[in-house]
Amino acid sequence: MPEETLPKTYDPVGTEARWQQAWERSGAFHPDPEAPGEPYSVVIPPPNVTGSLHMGHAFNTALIDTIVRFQRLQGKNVLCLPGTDHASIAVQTILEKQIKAEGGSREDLGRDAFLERAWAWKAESGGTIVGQLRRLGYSVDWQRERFTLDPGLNRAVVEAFVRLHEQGLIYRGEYLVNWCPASGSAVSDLEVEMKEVDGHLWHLRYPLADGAAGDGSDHLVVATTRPETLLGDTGVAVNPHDGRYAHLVGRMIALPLTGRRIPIVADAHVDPAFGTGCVKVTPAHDPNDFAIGQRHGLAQITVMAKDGTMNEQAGRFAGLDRFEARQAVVAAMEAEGLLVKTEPHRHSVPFSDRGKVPVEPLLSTQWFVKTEPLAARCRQALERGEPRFVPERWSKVYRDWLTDIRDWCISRQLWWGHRIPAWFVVSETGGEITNATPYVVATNAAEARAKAEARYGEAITGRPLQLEQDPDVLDTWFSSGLWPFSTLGWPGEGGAAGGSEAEPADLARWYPTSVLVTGFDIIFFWVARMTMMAGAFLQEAETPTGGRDSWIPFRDVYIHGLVRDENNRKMSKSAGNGIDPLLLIERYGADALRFALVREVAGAGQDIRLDYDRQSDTSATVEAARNFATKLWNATRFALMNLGGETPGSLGEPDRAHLQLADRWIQSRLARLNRDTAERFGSYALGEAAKGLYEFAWNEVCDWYLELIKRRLQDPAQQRTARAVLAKVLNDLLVMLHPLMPHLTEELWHGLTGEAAGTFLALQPWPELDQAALNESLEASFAELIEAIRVVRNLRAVAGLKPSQPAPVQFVTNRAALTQLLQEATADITALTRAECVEVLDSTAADAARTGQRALAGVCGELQVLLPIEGLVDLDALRGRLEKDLAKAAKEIKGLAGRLANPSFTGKAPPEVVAECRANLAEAESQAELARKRLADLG
RNA sequence: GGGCGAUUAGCUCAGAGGUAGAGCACUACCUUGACACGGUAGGAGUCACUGGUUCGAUUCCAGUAUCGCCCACCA
Repeated sequence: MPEETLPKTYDPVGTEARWQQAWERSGAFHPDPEAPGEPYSVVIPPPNVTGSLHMGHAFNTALIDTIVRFQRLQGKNVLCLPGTDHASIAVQTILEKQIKAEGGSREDLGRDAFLERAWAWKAESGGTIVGQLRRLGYSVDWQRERFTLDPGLNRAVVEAFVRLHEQGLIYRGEYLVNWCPASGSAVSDLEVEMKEVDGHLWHLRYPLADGAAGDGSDHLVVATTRPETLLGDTGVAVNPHDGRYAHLVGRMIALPLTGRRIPIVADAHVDPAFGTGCVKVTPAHDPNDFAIGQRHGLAQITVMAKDGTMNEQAGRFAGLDRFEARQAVVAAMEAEGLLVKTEPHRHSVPFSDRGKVPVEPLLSTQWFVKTEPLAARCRQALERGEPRFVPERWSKVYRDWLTDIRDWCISRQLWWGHRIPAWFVVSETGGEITNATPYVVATNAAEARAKAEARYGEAITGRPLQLEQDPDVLDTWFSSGLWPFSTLGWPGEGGAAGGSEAEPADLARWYPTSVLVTGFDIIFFWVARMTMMAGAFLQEAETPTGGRDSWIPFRDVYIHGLVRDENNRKMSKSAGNGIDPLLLIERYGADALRFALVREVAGAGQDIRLDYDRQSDTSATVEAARNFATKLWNATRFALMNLGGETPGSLGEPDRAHLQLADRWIQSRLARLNRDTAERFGSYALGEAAKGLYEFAWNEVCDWYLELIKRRLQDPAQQRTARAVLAKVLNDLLVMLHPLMPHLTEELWHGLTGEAAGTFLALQPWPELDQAALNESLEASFAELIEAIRVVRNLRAVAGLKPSQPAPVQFVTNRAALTQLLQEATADITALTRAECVEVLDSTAADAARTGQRALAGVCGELQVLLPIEGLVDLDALRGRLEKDLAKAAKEIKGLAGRLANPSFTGKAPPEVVAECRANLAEAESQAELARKRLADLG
């Protein structure tokens, strides 16, 4: 045994850190755009700088890194670009909460101090996240790390805003938006989550204004879940075909509590079957009412302030919180005898994702992106199959969302984010920003001033020019939407004013990216926004000859599932059921965690469930992966102890003339694995790839091949061939496993090959496929041999032989090929079954030899296995085994014979299936016959 | 109200038109110089239900049920 050997178990923590540092220091993952090799690029979904990473990030990372490491082994020029997202509203919410806890407010702090604090937060949280990504062994280019709020990306955001505005795709206007009173900002439709809430349906009496109608009725009853909006009602609507109210359409209502006269209108939106069939219309506080109001020219009266309290339009209710006002209005109506009834009512209420409070539809002046033209381009691209979704079904989700899309409100009344590049000419409106204030959009203040000067300058208007930048910032997803090209250098040095000529090298080389890997939960938020943005800015680069073949920012979109907890619940911060990836990394190693996560992945993008014990912070799933790492470690350790200091390189190709059955078998299996694994990695079947490698390594290499060559490795006359095959198998296995378990394989590969520390497995080529080694019939024969050995072992176990006790083994078969196989493998069988001796006989020879002899006997296929020993064996157990064999054969015979007896089967089924069926029947019959005979012998 | 997924061994999940597999857990034996984070052998499933297509379905189709997710303006 060599002096130098590995410890018995693998300690991942130190090893992983060592390789992470080595990779990064060497610039192994810092690609040169000019380098040869087909470009392959991935921009990672930038985690929000809202704290630390959760298991979902670890999962996403494991998938992406597996893919890019595989592509690197394929010789591609791979860029994997990391970064983080400023997460405007999420971060601001966290900070405001902190500040509030300290007894202050952001207004007290002021914008500059607040932003300073936000940047400090970013530094800390971003640092934590980047540290965690490193600990996973992410093979990204840290030199190209980006942050959505860094100066380069800010240039891209400003450029994008300016260009969209020039194209008429950004506009400003007063519309009903989703207002989040908690964050004091507008939010987009996507940031609103509908929640089922137990509320009430209040039936309120609305008197007619000008006396009773012809039929004597003097009022209508409306049903509402939001009585407080009564104060802003400007109409009542009924269905035009509702006979009950037809005669009242056009009459006026005297709105209670306000004395306002409002009309009764007929609108098809009203469902006569719901409630009373009468709907109060509050255009300034409800999207449907807004639409009804538009159709009938109703006034819009806003009765609520931005903080969720009632405003001066609410009269005596002014100043009340909206929920207090609800109760107060109901009470007032009741006092006036106008509350008809109150019913419990379960309904959906829009909540703000971040603020966790109900959003308020509110009329507000905001910036919007006109989405339909952008969406149309994306839909057209999708018709051409771009991008390709994996699994395909998500393309439908994506397309449906791009159809009937609504405009995107992009302005946020926040501070942390990209400031909107619009300057108001406040000198035109008395120093105030109002809805009437003209504005200019420009890339910077100087340009804005120049533009404004030309239109509103003193020379023209006679007033001194006064500009003020819009205080609002952009929706985070506006900058995230540019991520696949802003990170690659778009729009280049030129910017809007300069008119960029040359594309940045990274953009030219790596755009469009190869694949986007992300969860389905952000298809709308992110994927669709990226394609829409790309459609606005990258189309001009599309050229029929040369250039890029598509403006769509990614060729493939691989959508994966969510990681769920041990109870199959979605992990979330609020539910407190997250599992800290670092805890598992510390315990089992990053490779084990990665392998466990990837191995769980099914082809269809299903959610995965991670097994976890919260008492002990252990996970059986990850532990199994760690055990696999240890198994690989020990297999390599065994190899190092037996290669006599040689390496795969020094041993070279094994001498074909000396290859034994086991060698040819493992080489065939290896070639098959190579082919299948490359195919699986290449088609995002990562879980299958992982399982295939696991089974090969454990069940074929460790369980059989290593056991089979142990004797030869000790024999100087035979060891060279066995060493060469072993070294090659292990080497290739480590390369193929590298995308999944990068650190362990890097470590073991260096041990095996003796390569210098500065040479990396990560940058090696994928093993060449040895097509000639593939041998299906040999694999089939070998499977028979394995089966024969299993039967011997089983017999020994059933008969209660001690593992250490040698026993003679006889095989009986009349098939020449099988006879030859068993004879060739006699030494192997001897070693693996503790055989005293191994004989292969035909049935006549066996009958002759067996006279009067009691033997342990079993059958497998057409092979009889005999252990002719006398003495203390458990005959009952043996009888049981044979009876089981017999029952199994009988059942098979019944099924097969039944099928063959059916003329439509023999007539219509493919001939080869019928033939196979006949062969199986024959085999089962002979097996049954053998079993019966042996049973009879036992007496 | 639409759409999508899931339903297979105790648990977590693969799978393929020809009568079921893995990991973990379980049982028995084994500290045999790679590995007890291990080895050998073993037990365990009418593949949710009902129809249909087919010579044959757990695998394809339709419907049902249960669970989960997404979208949607019924006040």
